[in-house]
Amino acid sequence: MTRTGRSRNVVADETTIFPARFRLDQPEPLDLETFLPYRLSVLSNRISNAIARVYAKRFGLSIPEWRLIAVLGRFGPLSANGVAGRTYMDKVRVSRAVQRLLERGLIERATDAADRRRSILKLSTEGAAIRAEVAPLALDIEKRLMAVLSREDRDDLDRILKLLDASADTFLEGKPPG
Amino acid sequence: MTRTGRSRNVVADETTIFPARFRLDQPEPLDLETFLPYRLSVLSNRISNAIARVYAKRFGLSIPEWRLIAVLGRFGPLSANGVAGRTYMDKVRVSRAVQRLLERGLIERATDAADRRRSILKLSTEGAAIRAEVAPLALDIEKRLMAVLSREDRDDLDRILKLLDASADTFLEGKPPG
DNA sequence: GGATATTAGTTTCATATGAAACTTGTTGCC
DNA sequence: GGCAACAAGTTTCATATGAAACTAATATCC
Repeated sequence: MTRTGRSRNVVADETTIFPARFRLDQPEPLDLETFLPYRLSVLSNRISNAIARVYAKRFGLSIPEWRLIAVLGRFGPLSANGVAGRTYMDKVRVSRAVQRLLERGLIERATDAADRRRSILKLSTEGAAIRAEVAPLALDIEKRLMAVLSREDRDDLDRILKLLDASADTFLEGKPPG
Repeated sequence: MTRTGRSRNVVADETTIFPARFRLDQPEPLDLETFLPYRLSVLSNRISNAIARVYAKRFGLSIPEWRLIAVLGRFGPLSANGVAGRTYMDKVRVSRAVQRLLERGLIERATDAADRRRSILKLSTEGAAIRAEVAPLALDIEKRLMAVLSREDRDDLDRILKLLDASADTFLEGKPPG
């Protein structure tokens, strides 16, 4: 910010010499543009919203609803809790998505005979059909996004995200499904 | 998954035999756990929420409020639009965060004399103090997260995220601040 | 066996969100 | 100048969200 002009002071301050991230006094001054959590958040939201727009327009599905469909399609019958675990959605969100999808007939619900608190959720034929139609659209967006990455980049990214996930597990509360 | 019972049907369908990802008819069956947009979303939310908890508890700040403080601290006086551009928040969110922070005296607002529609926002002394206190906490979380990555991993991640941002620019609507 | 703690899922309630309408001010065009 | 198009912010309104309270079923402990 002090850097508007061209002529250099004789004595430059640290800020001038080092990129902000490497200053010593206040070693890391929190610049959103270099702050990983922020960068992830912005990128992630842009992408998620782009995809959400697709299935919202065509099928009137919200993000939680689509996630429920995706995960039921992939992991067969699951309890609401199972869905929550696999999607990181809290149980309230899952409950509401279930209700909506039941009303629309896109999923079916039974009660687990062994534990009658538990529900057993699965896609209906129509739900499966929607999943079969939306999935390629979502995958296409991913594909186009990733097109700028080399094979090696993709492997790196995959590996790095796994490391970050594991790192988050160790000191952020709330572990993955397991 | 279908595997709860004991007696099996004589004729198993493809789903039974092959894991979904390897079916031939539908080559990429959208598995959330390998789907980049989803992985980014989960990781990003976990991290953001962990950080948000810190400043919410200590200072009663919401995410948009903290972002406003962070960006004003880093990029000096900005209009509401300027803030929106730099944070990817829409103008409604910015407007509300501004209102809240004004009430709490954490920012100050003036009118741009050159264009009286525009506001000029900057941190108050108190706002700057809060920023100075929260920033290290946020950075510490980032630091601990990134501790599992080698120097090279970090560079790779930085480079890859930039590529993905650029890729998103080319075919998702809504470009960065500029 | 039965009181107590726990878990699955739902409902309540207060708050957050953003699209669209609106207000105020500026720019462009004649 | 004056009027149409546009931009900055705010407000409205309908919907989304999640913490906490709640209901119902199961597990644990004595």
